[in-house]
Amino acid sequence: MVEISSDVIRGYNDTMILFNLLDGPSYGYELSKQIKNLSDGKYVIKETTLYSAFTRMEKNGYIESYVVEPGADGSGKRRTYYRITEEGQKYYREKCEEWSITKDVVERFIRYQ
Amino acid sequence: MVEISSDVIRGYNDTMILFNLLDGPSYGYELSKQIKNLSDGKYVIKETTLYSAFTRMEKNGYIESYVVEPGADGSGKRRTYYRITEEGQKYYREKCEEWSITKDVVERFIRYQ
DNA sequence: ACATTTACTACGTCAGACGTAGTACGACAG
DNA sequence: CTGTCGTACTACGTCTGACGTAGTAAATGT
Repeated sequence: MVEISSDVIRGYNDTMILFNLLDGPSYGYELSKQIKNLSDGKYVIKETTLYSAFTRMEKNGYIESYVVEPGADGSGKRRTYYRITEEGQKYYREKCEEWSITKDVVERFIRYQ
Repeated sequence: MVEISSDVIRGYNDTMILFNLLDGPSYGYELSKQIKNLSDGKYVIKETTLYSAFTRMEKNGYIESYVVEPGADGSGKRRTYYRITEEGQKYYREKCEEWSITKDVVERFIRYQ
């Protein structure tokens, strides 16, 4: 049986980032805007949270980074891009499963008025 | 606009406890069993998490405690009961609203396969 | 030319979850 | 009548992830 973890958004920031990387590599600034847009501005990830998530996830093997120098693709500034790995995709799928269980559990403790 | 917080279960442990207190006062051991049962064993709150939540919530004015001596109600052991306050009910309702938003936001980053 | 946006890095703090441990009493079985 | 299990906690310490503050520096807009 899947055990739900104790953290949700705290544990779902990584999932949100990985979701955006499923469609191709991206970098900090772009990801933060994607997350903001996809949530209609309801969730704005803090820069420090985002960049520390990168470090953690790269250490865990969920993402890989590579640097793109300015001019190389018409962009203005040197950027660090992140690409999701096989491990990262596996982790993402697990988190999706965990989410559906977590959601159902929390829902039982919610009394909508 | 309601801003979603950064913690969910981490921020919903208190909500789960308060939910169980809506129907009347309870105490640690009983609450932990209620949470376990209501979640079909999928979520088992740790004792330390539970008791530190009590301390925090009493400090915040969401709950009030009173001691029931053994024998007074046929129970075996001295227990500390917790009762939800008006403030606690307000907080619970806010958390329920926040949850529905949080859930919708997270859902946008979940790709069920 | 100056402000703003882009694209980060460094450092420190804090709250909440949780591991480990210990206490102590009651119930119950052998 | 004794040892084990269940009940009902308290104390203390650690860890993680979020996030505040700050700073750098180049590109871009006005």
